[in-house]
Amino acid sequence: MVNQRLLLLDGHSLAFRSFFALPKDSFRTDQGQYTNGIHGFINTLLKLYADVKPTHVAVAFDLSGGTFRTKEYAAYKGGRADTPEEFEGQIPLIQEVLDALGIEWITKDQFEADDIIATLADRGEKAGMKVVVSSGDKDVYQLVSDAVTVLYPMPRSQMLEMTPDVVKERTGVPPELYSDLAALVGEKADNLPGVPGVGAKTAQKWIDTYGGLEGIIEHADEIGGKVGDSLRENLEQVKLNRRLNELLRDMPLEVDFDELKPRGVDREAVHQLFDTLDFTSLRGRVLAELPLAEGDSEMASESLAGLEAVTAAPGDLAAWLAAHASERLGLFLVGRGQPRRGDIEMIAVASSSGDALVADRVDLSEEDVRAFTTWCEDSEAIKVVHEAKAAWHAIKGSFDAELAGVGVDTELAAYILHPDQRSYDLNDLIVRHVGMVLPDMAADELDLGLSLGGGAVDGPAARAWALLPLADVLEREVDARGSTELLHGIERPLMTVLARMEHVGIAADTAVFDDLHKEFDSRVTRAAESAYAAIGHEVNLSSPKQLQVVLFDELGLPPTRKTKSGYTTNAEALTDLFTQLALREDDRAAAGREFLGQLLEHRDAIKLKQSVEGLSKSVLDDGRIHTSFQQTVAATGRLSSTEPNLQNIHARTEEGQRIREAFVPGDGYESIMTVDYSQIEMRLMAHQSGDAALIQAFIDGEDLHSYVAGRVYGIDPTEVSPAQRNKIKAMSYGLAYGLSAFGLSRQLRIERSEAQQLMNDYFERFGAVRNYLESVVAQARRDGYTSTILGRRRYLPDLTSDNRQRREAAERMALNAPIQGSAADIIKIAMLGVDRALTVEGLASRVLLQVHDELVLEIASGEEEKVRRVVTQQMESAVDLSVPLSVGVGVGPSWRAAAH
DNA sequence: ACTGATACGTA
DNA sequence: CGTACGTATCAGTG
Repeated sequence: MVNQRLLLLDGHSLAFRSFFALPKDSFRTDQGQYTNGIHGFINTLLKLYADVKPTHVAVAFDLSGGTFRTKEYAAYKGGRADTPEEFEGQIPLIQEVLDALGIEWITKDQFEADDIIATLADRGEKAGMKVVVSSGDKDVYQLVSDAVTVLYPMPRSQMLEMTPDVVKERTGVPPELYSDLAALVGEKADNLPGVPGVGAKTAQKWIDTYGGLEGIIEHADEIGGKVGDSLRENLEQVKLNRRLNELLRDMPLEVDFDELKPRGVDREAVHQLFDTLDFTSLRGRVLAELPLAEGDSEMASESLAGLEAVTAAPGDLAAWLAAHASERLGLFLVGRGQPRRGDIEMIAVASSSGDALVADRVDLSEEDVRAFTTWCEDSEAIKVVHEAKAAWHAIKGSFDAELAGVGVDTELAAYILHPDQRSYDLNDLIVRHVGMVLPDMAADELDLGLSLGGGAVDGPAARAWALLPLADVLEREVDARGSTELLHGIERPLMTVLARMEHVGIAADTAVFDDLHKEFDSRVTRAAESAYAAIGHEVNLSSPKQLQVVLFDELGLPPTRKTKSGYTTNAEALTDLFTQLALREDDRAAAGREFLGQLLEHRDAIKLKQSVEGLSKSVLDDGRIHTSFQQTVAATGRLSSTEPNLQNIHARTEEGQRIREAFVPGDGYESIMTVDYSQIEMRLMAHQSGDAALIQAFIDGEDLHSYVAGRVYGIDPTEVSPAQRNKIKAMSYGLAYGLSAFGLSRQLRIERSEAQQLMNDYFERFGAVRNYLESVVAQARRDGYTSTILGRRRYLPDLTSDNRQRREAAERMALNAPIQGSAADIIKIAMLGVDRALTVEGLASRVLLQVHDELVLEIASGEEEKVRRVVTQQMESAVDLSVPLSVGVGVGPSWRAAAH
């Protein structure tokens, strides 16, 4: 056993130290489980692993319940504060982690972790091993010898290495006499009282004089002074202390050293466990720094070892691409990938055989550029790319070429598999699915963000190459789930459609923005000044905190609904307050009304002003606004829009609609067309539920809300009042969001009982809807996920949560996801159909925007009728439901004018 | 410079 | 105590 190193850890002690060292609120899963002790323990383990490089490892844990020590001395380790609530459950999770890491952990009834450690240390030493013990408990000092050292955890994850000399230096006695010292001085943590008046210095002196506790007891009578009396009075306690603090070196333990050899990390188990613990950074470190289990390690080492990356000189890229023609290649770009702002700095390409080439943009010859763009545009040349849309823009911006032939966009594939994540970091995916830990790269370079440029050749090459096995793994998973059509039939081709939409942008009439800005700005100023005048001083009207002081302290208004930090000042609450004040006649009420009115006006005006400002700033030098559509953000399958968000441009108010007047056809185009699905979510509700009455209403082309209201109220649809229709409309939409009677009553400002009655009547008439909604949740709870009509899944683990609030929130998501998600599926199909049809028909008109249930198009001269026909046809026939899909079309000189 | 809270725009 | 988003601002933190 020479040259073997045995690492022994006290699991509870190390975890408990970490628990207090790390801020617990920074380490919490959304399930509410605290993980700071686990996190710290793993950190410590990794540190020890790196320092010790052990051949054998064991982690010992105490068991709850008594030990042989408590039998002898009931108060042993008594008087300790209860385990903090937040520490609960962390020890079993650490044990799960150790299982996943392939590291042995040991408990033994009636014995403490330190006894296990002492016994194993003793056996290890006798077997000729070098032993390292790590524990936060000082008792283990007694184990230190030439072969056994203790690593004592210090603040800031430092480790103090306790050799015999260090023990002597720090305690004044050699390790073998440490227990004697501790017996005299006592150990607070163990509830063992020492001899009163005897501290480390005195004890040390006695030990020096009499050679140890035995000698001291023998000569107890000779020791004079108060401390001598004290010693004699407490002799029994000291003897007891000594018996208790002696660690057992020969406890019965059936452990073979072979079992302590690390079995290697089970990668999948680590991923699963770390997923539930919300550990991210630790994952990569664990996989990189600990030995992998056999099957897993082969893959990783083989992968990285097989890579041969070359830095390209001019001409090399062209030659490389020629040599790898007709191969499926990984493509990794460094640079920027935004619409009209694409810029490549580095190109890395790799083949599955392990050939890779990294070319700096500045080193490309004309021939290289030609070869690269030809390859990019060749739809038969299959590329594997992460964030293909960003790559598309980068290539467009740098070489005016369009990326085609994307076989797999690994980001999209990952999104299909886990739509609830907010981002899909390539490194994480590779670590997770391929088990490779890649060479570092500047963080900025990873996502086609800003590049630091130069240098990091290994990073891009390794990534280009790792994309290939990653794509294989992801595709297999997508396939196994039956989502291949969703990925390759919808999302992947949609990427190109979106890239072009973003690239084209929408023309903006900046004169309109300028006029509106002036107007809104003066409204803001006027409202602010009037508001200040009403209360006699200035205040930041954009600060909810300052507003609360004015409203509830100065003006003495009644408190509104509570928020996390005070009382809400939102428009709804302010309007309520205003209404209350309208009933009062006094001067203070008048001032309050004036302030509230001006505040609401200010809110309104400043929001409009900010909108206009933001949009103005986003107009590029081509006179157009280029949003970015996020294809992998919304958990339901919707798109989202950023920089700027063109999916939330004001539409409801007159003033807001004027902003839409600034969105106009560009040069060479004559009008804007909007086409939107009519009540697509309600139609999906009818289709999915199979409710005969609802389906019939759509087939008959009735006014849906009047029809439903007629049924609910038991009257003829023509007799339904506007108020009744509105209530029913709100409820119909609310149902798809999991609306409760409480919520409905609040929204409609009606009695709870009336809201409940309304819902009862609704479900009475449309029973299939209720059955459907219930079955959706039941199915989701059973399977763990919801599905859209295209099989897009959303996983909702919280459906089985013990926490009512979380569970009910998940239930509402489960109700909504199939409806919202199916609508998203349908318009995505429609977009592909419209795009294809416009091309096939040779039309110059083009889709500019998607706003969830609406497409915005730019219409070329003379194409209006043809486009209207094509788009209507494509959108209405996107899928075949048991109800017709119907669209409304509007055309005009601006987005506003195109409304209908 | 970043983060969380608040408020508010859209479907 | 109705889903899905993005953005602006403030206020606290580093």
